[in-house]
Amino acid sequence: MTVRTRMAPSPTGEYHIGHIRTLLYNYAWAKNNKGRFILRIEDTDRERLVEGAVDRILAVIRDYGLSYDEGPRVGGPFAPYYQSERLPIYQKYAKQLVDQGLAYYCFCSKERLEALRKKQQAEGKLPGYDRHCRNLKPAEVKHKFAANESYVIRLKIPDGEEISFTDVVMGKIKVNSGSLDDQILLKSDGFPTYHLAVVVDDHLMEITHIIRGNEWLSSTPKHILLYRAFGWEPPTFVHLPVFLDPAGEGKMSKRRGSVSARSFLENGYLPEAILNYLMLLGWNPGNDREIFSLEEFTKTFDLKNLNKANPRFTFDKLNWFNQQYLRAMDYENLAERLLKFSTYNKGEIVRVLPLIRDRLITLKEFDDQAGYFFHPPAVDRKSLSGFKSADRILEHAASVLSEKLDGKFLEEKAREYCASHGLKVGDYFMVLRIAITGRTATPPLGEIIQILGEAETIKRLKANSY
RNA sequence: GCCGCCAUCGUCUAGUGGUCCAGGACAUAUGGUUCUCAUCCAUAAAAUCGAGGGUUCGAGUCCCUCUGGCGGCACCA
Repeated sequence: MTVRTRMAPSPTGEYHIGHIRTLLYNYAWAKNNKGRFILRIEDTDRERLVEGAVDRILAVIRDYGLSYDEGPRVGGPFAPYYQSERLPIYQKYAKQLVDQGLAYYCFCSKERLEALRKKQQAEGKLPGYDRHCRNLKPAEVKHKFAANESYVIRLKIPDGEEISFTDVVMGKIKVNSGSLDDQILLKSDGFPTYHLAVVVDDHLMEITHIIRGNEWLSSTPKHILLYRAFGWEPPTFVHLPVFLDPAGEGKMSKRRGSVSARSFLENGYLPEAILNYLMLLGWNPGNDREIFSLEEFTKTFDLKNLNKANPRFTFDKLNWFNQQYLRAMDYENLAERLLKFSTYNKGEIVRVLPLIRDRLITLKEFDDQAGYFFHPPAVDRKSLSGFKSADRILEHAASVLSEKLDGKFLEEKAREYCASHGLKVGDYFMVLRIAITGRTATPPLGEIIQILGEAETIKRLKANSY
């Protein structure tokens, strides 16, 4: 059987970094098995629908270097891939369950439900639907239909039954049906709830593996019941642990900082580095290897090596991965990526990159670290005057360099000068460094002056002497 | 509150009854290289395997209890 996995985003806001991880695993598992990876848009909540969200989700998936075999734009044999375009399908299946006596029409108003919930809370009972409409007589139902009362369709949850299923990651899960509510399947606006839509679509689209976040684990028994009601074989469930925020205090969320997939890109992280970090958060190859390209990952990825515990998402390791990928990049390609983050042009960037690349953690830092190559720095006079004979050092260096603009030559002369004047070589160069770059930490000066050229170097030395 | 899940260095993790006085990576510290920073190299510190009971000749690995953490309990997904 062909392996078919899916990712089903809701266009209700920004795509989360955790979603990228789930998508990555779905993608990898499909590829690993020479299967198909499907993208389906779950836009059944009209109230939370956000304009343009689908476009942004598709764009960010592409920007991470990921793709899907079937879904929006590309189509596929099970189109449409937007749930909002599949309404008649869900309605048909919901009615089928009603006809079979496995689901029922419920005419309870939102107000009644609200009041019920309040009452239950006040009484200290666990909130839940009281099955008010579960046993309406056919005549009553007919009457309410005739009166045009709005309704939903609810699933009849059996009493006192143990529902169990095996999750690839979590193992055998058992739940008593008593802890489940008579779930709404079809909303009063004719749209399905997640539970109905996901089961129907996963079945119709022949999904073999549901790889999703752990937050879905507790609603899986409802889905199992639905599969059973329809007489369908459930797919394999794979519930991934959730990412905890850097402090480890809870699920990563918007409230706890920037977690949108887009924001990482905007902060100068390379998609391949982020992906690599994500691969290893909750999965391991069974050995000590850490660097994986997307393609290598799809070959190695195995559901067996998934972790159960919720990992903490932190930046230290991500930064390290980003550096590794940055250093592995050639200057031309890196310059291309830098364009979005820099005010300088590609030629300028490529020229200084050999000195800067290995010192970058993210793309964002380039301009800050390389600015002095392109314009004279603002030099704080006080930082220079802290050094003994700063102006004489500058004068000396200027005369040496106008003789010959060469790092080795400068160093030779600097050592001689320092030896005869009782100065430290380190101080000598620090004075030059500050005068030329305005910074105390830079690449080797000998290489910087080669790029700046004689005229500019001497100019900066003179500009900062008395 | 109820239901469910999880638990190895600060962090991500390896570890599926003996080869583990627990291995790797990140982060940290120290030293070396160096005109500074970064890189690179070396070294160090870092987990009585959440706690307590079992089972076993032998437990990080199996069982139970507790504790802690996380997730879920909508006409949201």
